[in-house]
Amino acid sequence: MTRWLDDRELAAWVRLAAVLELLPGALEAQLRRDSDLSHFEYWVLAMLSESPDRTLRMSQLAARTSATLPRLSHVVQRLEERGWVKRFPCELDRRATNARLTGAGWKKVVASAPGHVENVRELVFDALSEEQVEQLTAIADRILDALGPEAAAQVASYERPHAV
Amino acid sequence: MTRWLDDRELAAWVRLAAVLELLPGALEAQLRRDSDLSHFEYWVLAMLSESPDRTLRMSQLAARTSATLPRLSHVVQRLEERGWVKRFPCELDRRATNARLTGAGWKKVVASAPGHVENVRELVFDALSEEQVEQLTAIADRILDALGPEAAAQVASYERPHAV
DNA sequence: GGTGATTAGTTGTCGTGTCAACTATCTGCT
DNA sequence: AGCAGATAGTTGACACGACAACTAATCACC
Repeated sequence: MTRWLDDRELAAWVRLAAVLELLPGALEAQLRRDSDLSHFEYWVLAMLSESPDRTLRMSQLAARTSATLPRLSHVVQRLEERGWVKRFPCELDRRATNARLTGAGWKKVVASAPGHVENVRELVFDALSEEQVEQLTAIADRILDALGPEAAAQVASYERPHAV
Repeated sequence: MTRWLDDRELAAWVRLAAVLELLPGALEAQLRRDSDLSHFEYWVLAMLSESPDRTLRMSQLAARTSATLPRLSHVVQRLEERGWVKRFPCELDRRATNARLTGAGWKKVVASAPGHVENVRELVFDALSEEQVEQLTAIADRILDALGPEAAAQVASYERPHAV
């Protein structure tokens, strides 16, 4: 009773699977080489840099980066040790922790962003036509819907960004 | 001088990044839950199951799964311990190692495939129109080209498959 | 035909993510 | 008020992938 994939679907799937396997590694490699950051660490710094007061609660930061709280906690700990982020308890809810980008952290983001954007451009957008960019947006939206409300919500929460 | 992303590109990028982050985890979760396999382990078994004599040299298997040889070596070791794969030296080139799917390994693939395909269908293809499937194929091809010859070669090596 | 270079694969170490357990705080109900 | 349960976050143990070092076999060439 299995609905197997037909030839066209299979062709698409093989290519998508390859992109899923290889593109993250390529993004990772550039950031690691040029900025000594993982892709995830970069996103964390970037999200903070765009937030009011460059500050966000851990749980909000986790939602915006699609990460679990334990993962984020470990990563922020390392970023704090490197002097780019500072954590401090929230006044209003003393269970909560705020994470704020330091001056050095801001400089780090500013220094890292151009190379990263250039890489994204080379690997993705330079090869695509304008129509394909629109198609990609629509396709990714459909997949995110299928992945569930959290996935869609994450994108929605990021509708007014200032940098990648 | 940085060529920043414009609004449309940014919209596409945010969504693609979210898919890259979330889709692998979702595929992983279903296989882990229903078959106690990682996505990568599944691919290894699936590639072997489609090969002549259900046998492949380690280096060929690595190429077909976009993996490094050390990674594959570790994974095949575990699969061997679980009784699904057997390794034996190649007669023609005694540096080389062959990996062959066992009877139990074949049964494992047959048992795991329907659930996995169903999951891929639900998460990706059920949400897409026929045109979008074609568009996705073209877009992924462009990105794979940008990722370099190895990426494109991997897909090319998989042009006549029998199952996902 | 032997020596240097290359190729195939394995092993060990380290960084990072996941999961489960735990602490601390807050909320709701009686 | 006081206690049950939910929520925010941290911590520690374990699993997996990346990378480097290593062994073994083959090729190339004088």
